[in-house]
Amino acid sequence: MELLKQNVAKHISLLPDEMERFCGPFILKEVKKKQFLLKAGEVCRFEAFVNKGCFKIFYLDTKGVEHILYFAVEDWWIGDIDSFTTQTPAQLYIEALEDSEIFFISKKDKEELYNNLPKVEKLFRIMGQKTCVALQRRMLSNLSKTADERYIEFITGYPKIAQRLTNLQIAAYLGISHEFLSKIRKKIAGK
Amino acid sequence: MELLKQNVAKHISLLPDEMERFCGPFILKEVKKKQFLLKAGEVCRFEAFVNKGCFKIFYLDTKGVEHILYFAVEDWWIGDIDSFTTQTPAQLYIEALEDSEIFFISKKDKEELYNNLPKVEKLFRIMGQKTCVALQRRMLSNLSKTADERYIEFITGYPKIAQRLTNLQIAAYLGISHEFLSKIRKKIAGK
DNA sequence: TTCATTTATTGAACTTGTTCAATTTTCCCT
DNA sequence: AGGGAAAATTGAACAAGTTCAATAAATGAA
Repeated sequence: MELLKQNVAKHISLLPDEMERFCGPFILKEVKKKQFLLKAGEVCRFEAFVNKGCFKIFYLDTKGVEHILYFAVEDWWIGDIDSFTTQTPAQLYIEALEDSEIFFISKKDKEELYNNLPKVEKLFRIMGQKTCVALQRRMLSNLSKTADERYIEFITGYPKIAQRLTNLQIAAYLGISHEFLSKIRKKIAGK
Repeated sequence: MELLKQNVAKHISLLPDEMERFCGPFILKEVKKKQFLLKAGEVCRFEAFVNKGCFKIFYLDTKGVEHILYFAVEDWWIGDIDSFTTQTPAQLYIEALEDSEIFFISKKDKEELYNNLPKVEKLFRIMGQKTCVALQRRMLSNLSKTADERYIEFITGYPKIAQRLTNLQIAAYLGISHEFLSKIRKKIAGK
């Protein structure tokens, strides 16, 4: 559980005893490639920390087109915060893109952590702030930049993640067709 | 400070004494129309609760085009969470669209609240979650819907706010030119 | 290794949204 | 109430991105 502990320590400082109590309710799970952790319509009763592997968190629109909200690799958290907090049916899918390992925590156990270990409130308050910042930046990037610029921003900002993804997946994240992404790549390569 | 107290009570329950201690550091400020609370380049040293009026929180891109991240009316919070938490120069502007009233709290006072009143961690943890949910929904809406659909979604989802805004502002929020918004409105009207 | 499936590329026609410029309408301001 | 500025509308030409269809390349399972 070293990676999880390091992740927590980035945001708050816990005593050794507190860290053990924090880690207690997390369960290691293996998730095979193409396996779903969540499908739209289900209620999300968990959150998880990615210890190994890669996931996509996406939305299927009314025409069946996939739109990727984010990719989660090692050291990222996954879950549908909307469904999880309100316990209503999810609109999102979470699918493993590689054979992966996660530390899984149930809604119930997470609530107990909040009650028993007050610093956990601070931890998730800070993590929530960082998520907001990331979403805001992505929103502004989508509002103000062309597809070419967003593609370059993505592959230079997250080169290691980009390498692990197909262009279909990157296009679904950037909000463009994969054919158009292919043309962008050609244009860039010719420079 | 009734509106602020009601807003807090929506998320957590505080004893009367705690509520008073929470409200203590907030200062009522009047903000005239067209006045800026924050400009890009400045460090955001405050957060505020809108008691009356309306604000736009926006980004100016490299070409000088304005992109609106959100509008804040009565019962909303404002601030640049990115600049505020990291104390680095803001990329955002916050400008009053009407004569307004806010309850203002400094970075320093907010940190003291976190230390002296542990429930405040929970309050802002929950508010952060809701902000994430809203940003996620907007992101997915922008990825999956046409400008027409987003316009209808906005004016039906926030009819009271929409009434108070110009079409220039709505276009800058939807991520389209105001000329195109004008054409969308014409098309819709002719139904 | 092979065969089937998925992914990537390309071109042509099309749709969505932009830009620029001109005109009209609305809104302030004193 | 009048005049000036900002906002809204409209049209025409243009650019960005999509769709469809066909082909090539890469991947993966038996």
